[in-house]
Amino acid sequence: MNEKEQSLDFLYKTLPEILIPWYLKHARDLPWRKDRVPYHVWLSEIMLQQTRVEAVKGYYTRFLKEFPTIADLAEADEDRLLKLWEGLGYYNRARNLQKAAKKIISENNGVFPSEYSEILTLPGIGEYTAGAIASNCFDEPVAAVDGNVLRVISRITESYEDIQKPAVKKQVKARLEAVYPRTRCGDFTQSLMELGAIVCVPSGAPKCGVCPMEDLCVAHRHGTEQKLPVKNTKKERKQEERTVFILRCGTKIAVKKRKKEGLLAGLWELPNISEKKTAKEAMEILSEWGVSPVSLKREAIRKHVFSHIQWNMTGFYVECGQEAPEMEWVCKNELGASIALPTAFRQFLDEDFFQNV
DNA sequence: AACTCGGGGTC
DNA sequence: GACCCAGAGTT
Repeated sequence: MNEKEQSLDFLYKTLPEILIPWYLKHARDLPWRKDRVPYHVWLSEIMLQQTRVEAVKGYYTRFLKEFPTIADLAEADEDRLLKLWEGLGYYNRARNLQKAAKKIISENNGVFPSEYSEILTLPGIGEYTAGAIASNCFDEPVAAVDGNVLRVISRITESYEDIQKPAVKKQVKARLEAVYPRTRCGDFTQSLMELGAIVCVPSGAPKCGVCPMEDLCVAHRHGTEQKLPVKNTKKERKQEERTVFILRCGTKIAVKKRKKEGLLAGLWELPNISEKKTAKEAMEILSEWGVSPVSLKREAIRKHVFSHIQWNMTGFYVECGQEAPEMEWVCKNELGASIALPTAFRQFLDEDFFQNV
């Protein structure tokens, strides 16, 4: 073992004794930390994938209130499920959640599996989430390596490896699992992520002055913590032009259900087509749809940014003479209560619009 | 290994 | 604007 590996070995071995006591003292009071019920921990971990804590809090509480048990989730109506997920994004998380719930009911007698390898087989659960559940709920010495952990480790060890490479994540996981404590496995898992969330933060300067690893962190000793972690280059977002119709017929608004696969799968949408159309072209399209006579009230330009696509939308607000057959015509109440309409479209339903509904 | 899949903070 | 977030599934 060379000098560099000895240093790494020492740093990793030190983590549990320093971070667990720090975590027990500084842990935030979060809704999903009130108990260690696998269903609760599982739900929170799914919601937290690529999603900030503050955004999740409200969704988590609402979701559990409506679906208190795995059986309730398994039996849930999909439209209702998606409505509860509306605005949270990555909607396949919700479908996979229910798929897994059904699997647990049918194949495991409703009992959440207690072993890392079994947990990993559930839809929507990858290595990170399986590790988080296994260590937190079943005290198994399994690491949960997320963006927080990779950032913390890359700084403590001053590693300039690209943390987006799977090999890097794999090695960090193995090294962590070599030093997992015999008890309090969940606290150790949480301590690494908590440090990343509230001290070794992702944006802005890390709060090294209050970090329990301050004296040991190699990046901090070298003043390089702001350069880490290293991530691969970004790819450009595809630009898509769309024309969106905000159609009213009396007090009803036209919506359509999206396809079962792909972007915003299974959610609702305002009628829309690809390409940017002029008002004249747009009115011609509407006559083909059978909503005539039409009266164009106003236009609006809106933009929506997804992870890999940007929609540049032209919206036409139109009063229609009849309800076209190929779509659903719903009232304002339904739009709020039962129709899961993504943010991209909800932008068009501004105050002016609702005053006239 | 590269893509797909949301939405909102933060700088 | 650009980046990032308690990632997973598909190709």
